[in-house]
Amino acid sequence: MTEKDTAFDLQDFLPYLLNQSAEACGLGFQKIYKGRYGILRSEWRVLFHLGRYGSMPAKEIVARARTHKTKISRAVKALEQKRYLKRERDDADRRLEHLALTPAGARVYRDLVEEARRYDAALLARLPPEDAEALRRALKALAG
Amino acid sequence: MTEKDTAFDLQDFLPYLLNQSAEACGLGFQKIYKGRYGILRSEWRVLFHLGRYGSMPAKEIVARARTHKTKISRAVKALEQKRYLKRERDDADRRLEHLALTPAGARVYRDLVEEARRYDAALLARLPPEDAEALRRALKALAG
DNA sequence: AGGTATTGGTTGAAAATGTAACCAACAAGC
DNA sequence: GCTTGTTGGTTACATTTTCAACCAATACCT
Repeated sequence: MTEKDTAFDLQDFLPYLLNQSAEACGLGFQKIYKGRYGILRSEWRVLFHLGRYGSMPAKEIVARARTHKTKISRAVKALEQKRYLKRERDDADRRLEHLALTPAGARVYRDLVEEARRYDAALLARLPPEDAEALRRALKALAG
Repeated sequence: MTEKDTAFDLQDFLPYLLNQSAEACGLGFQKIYKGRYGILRSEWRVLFHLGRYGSMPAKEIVARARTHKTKISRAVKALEQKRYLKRERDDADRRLEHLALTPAGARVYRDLVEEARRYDAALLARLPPEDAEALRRALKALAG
């Protein structure tokens, strides 16, 4: 079989590139929340959604974060055990539980948002501004 | 505590965006190699490196793909069991084993590279060309 | 030569993820 | 009412990933 005109390099394969940079960027921030509060990425996400948008049922976090409900379920349990969130049954529909951060959880949220801002800025500083702009657009388009 | 002037949205947090789009893009291609050959992402990577760059020891795949050696070790074992690669001890340094694709493995490689090209093209088609260019640059800078 | 350190690679246990089955509460149809 | 279907959420099990310990071969040092 003959080689194609343009050899296919992994460095040009978008899913690979995305994965590599997502991992590289994610790891640095993970060190912060994991090292400081011993929480997982899924827990950080739940924490963030509740901190940013206020109390909501788990199903809404599932929809917003586009992750599987088991992941959320376990993250919620873990955060509850760490006393960062509390659940409250809805009286009208007793299947629903409204999740909300405790004061301790809110403090963690605020601290991590601070860090996230800093971290994000540091990442962006590595790019020319017009690339940063295009990057955001492209990622949103690809995230579908 | 007062709100910051600019509310921090997850959609603006680069690690989150990267992760979301990496997952979205990765999943589509995963269906192909997993569905067609029953291989994992780590196995596809090993397969790719060997198919693209020829025989090499595991440690070099580790270095190139920037993954942990246990992951590679297990991927190699799985590919060997599927008869897609064979190992050969180096006579000079008997710790090393040179990995190479079997003819069957090479066929899988060629098929998947075909698919990868197509898949990549389809992804890029969703972006304006100048964004695609900037995206690649940015991702490479961030993967650093 | 001998002793120690390093390297290439494997293995086992613990942690995390994905898949599917499950349960209770509600909704819809009759 | 009763049956069926759906929804919100959890649990159990298999698959993957991670972490640390491990082993054998080589390199280094005296």
